[in-house]
Amino acid sequence: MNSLNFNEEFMITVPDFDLKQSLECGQCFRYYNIGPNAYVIVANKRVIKVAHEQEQVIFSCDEAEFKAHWLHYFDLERDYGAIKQHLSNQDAYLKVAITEKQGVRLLQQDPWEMLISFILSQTKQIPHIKKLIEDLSLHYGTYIGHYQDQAFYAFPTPEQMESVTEAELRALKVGFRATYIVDAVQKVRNNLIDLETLRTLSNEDIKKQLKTIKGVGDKIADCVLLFAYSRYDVFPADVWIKRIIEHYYLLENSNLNKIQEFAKNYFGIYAGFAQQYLFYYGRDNKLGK
DNA sequence: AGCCAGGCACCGC
DNA sequence: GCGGTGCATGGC
Repeated sequence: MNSLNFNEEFMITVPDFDLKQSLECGQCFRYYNIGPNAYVIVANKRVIKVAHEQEQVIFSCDEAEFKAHWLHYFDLERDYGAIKQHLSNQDAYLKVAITEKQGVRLLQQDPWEMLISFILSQTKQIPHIKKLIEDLSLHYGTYIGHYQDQAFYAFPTPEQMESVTEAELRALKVGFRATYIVDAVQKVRNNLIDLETLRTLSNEDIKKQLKTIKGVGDKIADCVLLFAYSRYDVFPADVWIKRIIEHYYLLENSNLNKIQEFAKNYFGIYAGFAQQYLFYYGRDNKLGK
């Protein structure tokens, strides 16, 4: 048993950043609230404790580790003030969402973890998605350490999931998503899809490849593009976004294709940021329900 | 109890 | 191409 003590501290002041909002806006799943504005986070095969007190963000690591891993993960070097200004000028609805969710940053996450996590996400609610990802990590991932009697495991790599069977996955209660996960593992392990090569391709080419995986359609592919490949002009369109866009912008009965088209034209190169502000705000306020 | 959840595949037209 | 339906499971 490896006890994590989180004794190190590195503090930083960051504008336009809120820890709770960035974790709970729905883009990531492996966070644990351990107190007011304090979380344990599993990412990059590491576990870290982060707390946000007034203006200070406190990371339980030294400066070198912060700069090597977490600065990038939390996207802390980007000028969100400029992005928010641009989007706020566009319309009043978005401005309200941005004002309430002013501290959201788009995390730089791992493509494989995003792919599997969002395959699991279909017709599930966030608490249950989190649990499925936990169970996958527990069964197939590498043990990292304990903190307060809880064991933390890294998200399993494609190699670690190589021999996973549909029956095993169904025993973990992933349901009909089991065949999708097996297909994703096989395509990545057989090099039919190389997730690192995808980084260098166009949005369209990445999507085309991701959608060859069973159970991956436009929405899940777009989540991987936005949350793992930093494609900020992409606008994942799910049931919440559909409700919000119909409520605010289109009024008429719509469909997901029309919403994609509208978002691309209307929000432009910052569509992905707009999506997160609107999604989080809309879900939090049960807009359109 | 029955409906719905960060979708998608499959089917009919 | 477009809309309808089934899919596992859990929460309300």
